[in-house]
Amino acid sequence: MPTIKDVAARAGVSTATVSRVLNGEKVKEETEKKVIAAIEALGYRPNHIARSLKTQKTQTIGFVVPDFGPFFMQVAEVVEDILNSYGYSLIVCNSNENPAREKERVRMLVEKQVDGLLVVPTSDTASHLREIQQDGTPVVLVDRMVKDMQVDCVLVDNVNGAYQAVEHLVTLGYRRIGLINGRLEVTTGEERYRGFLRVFEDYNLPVDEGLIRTGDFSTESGYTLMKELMGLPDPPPAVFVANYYMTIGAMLAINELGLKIPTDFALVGFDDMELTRLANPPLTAVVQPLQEMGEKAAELIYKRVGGDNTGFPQMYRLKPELVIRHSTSPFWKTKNLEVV
Amino acid sequence: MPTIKDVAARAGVSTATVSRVLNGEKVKEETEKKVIAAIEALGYRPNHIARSLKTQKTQTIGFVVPDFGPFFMQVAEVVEDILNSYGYSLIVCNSNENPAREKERVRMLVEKQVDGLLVVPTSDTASHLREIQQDGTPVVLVDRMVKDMQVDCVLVDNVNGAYQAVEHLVTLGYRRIGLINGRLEVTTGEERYRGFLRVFEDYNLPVDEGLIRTGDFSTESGYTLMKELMGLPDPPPAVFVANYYMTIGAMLAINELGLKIPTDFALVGFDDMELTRLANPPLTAVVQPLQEMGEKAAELIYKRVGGDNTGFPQMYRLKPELVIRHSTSPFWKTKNLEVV
DNA sequence: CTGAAAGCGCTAACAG
DNA sequence: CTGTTAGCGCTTTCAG
Repeated sequence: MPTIKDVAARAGVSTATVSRVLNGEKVKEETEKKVIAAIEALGYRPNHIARSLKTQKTQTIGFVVPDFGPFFMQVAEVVEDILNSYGYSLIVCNSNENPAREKERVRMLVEKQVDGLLVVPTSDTASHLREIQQDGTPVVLVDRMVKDMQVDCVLVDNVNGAYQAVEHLVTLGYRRIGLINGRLEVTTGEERYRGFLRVFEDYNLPVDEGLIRTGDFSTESGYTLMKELMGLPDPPPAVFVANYYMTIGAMLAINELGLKIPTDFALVGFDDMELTRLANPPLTAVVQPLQEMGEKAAELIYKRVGGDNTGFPQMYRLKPELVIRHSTSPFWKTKNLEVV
Repeated sequence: MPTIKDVAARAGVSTATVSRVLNGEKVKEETEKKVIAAIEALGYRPNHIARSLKTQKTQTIGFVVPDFGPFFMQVAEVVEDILNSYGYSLIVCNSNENPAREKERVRMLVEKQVDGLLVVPTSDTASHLREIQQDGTPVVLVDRMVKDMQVDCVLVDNVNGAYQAVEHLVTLGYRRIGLINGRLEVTTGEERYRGFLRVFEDYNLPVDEGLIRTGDFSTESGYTLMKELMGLPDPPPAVFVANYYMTIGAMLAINELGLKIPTDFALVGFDDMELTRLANPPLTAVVQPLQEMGEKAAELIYKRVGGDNTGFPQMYRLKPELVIRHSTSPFWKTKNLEVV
């Protein structure tokens, strides 16, 4: 591999001059030509490592996600595209929905000297993130927030998303509505729970605590909890599942039990991957703006690593949308006509 | 950030000594203690960039995948785990199933000085990969191979996978079998095509070229091609879809057309994500050993970056498995009882 | 407008 | 067993 020194020698200039043309600084046009010729002749490529050592910048952003599933990978994909277009590269790491492992991954990224960090926190306390931020690495939180930290974040309005879902069910005539939710220590779990409750409040309806289940966002827990709910002496005629993987698990359980939707009961899911549309019947679901989420996150971290701190701490609240398909129908149409 | 110099000063030793304890070389126990104390007191963390500049190693592996979907992300997940356990980190990049973009991503990784490269090639010619390999960066191909290149690779026995699927259909009594396949310039497409044909050969059956469709591995093309097949004057009573995304697309089309599986016709899909099990009915499908694929790829590249070239070029051929579920039933049971 | 020279933080001979 | 020293390849004052 040729170095800047070889280029300088070949062009008959100093390394400083080569460095200048490399960085687009002003040099005499003639000199520039010579340098460029030398670069091409030698097939020279700058050494990023050396550059980083000197400039203390790596042109790299880290992104810690809780899983490599379709939801976060779709946002990662748009983040990567945008960041690439700005000359940055992205390292995506998996925290496995595990705070200890998240800490580990974050540490690794910081040691790799990423210029900025995107993270989907796995718990609501994140002192390690605060420290990193204070040490000068911009951090932006994605999809979830943490307590006690001034930090940029791009979130979805989960209260509103859950609200729409449950309100839809109420409007259809359901009163006894089950909830399968994720951990309450993470924003999305907590907010969706609040959205659920708020509907009952606003409609002045009693909430049956016995119909609420809290899992860990995984397919397995969606499966188990749905079976639990259906195993109740008096199972709810409608269920809202507040996360994608749990929705998959719940459907698995339903299929196994041989229940028919929406005849036997109504289901509202979360997120809109192939599955939701392919299910039988296609699922009514709250869909989140993944594309926009990725865009906002990418643009924001880019701005921050560029030293622009306007609006800090910035908080985006993106709007989810309820897409009504065929897994919900009016209560009176279900077979289950018991009095509520 | 404290440097090795600060540590040396504080411990009253030279930077060389500090470097030695950092790298686990032998030093007097007492000296080691002093150094460690200084490191902890200062909260010192080695600077990877500086180290990389000196050693020409980054402890990083690049992985170029054609998409961020569940199939490749599942292998990426196991690769990351294993590599992390060896002290390496992984940068996953998306080539978007596009050769030009693949080249770009590979170049970026090489410029970032990854120690090794895992790639799922998007076409069967890959001169850029050969160059990189010759320049000394180990390359291992995953899931697909290329022509004219001596290179390690971990592949699935696709001929066999497709064979099992189609043979299953033949055994059930089907003769007119449709194929929805991916691009033939990529190994998986080409091999699955061969597997399909070989069944007809072995069973001495005529193949109807009019029932074969070639798409681009995407959900959209699976959808379009399935509709095309079903729009034929005499649509095939059984179809084998040779890739995950296309399977999704095909099912979407089937649902829209209101066709019933396996009563109206039989379907064998590829890969085994949630969808396959959740579909209605659960899909008979060829399932690939993702876990093993990730393990083999990770261990192999690790071995290579460690300078161990035994067995080069190594080729793994992992065995897929046909999982029979409910989307296929004997031909005589289908409504479509025309003579073949 | 360009060159000389001093590092960025670390490792690896080479000496002692 | 430990210290001295010379870089890795690049950027960036500071002079000229």
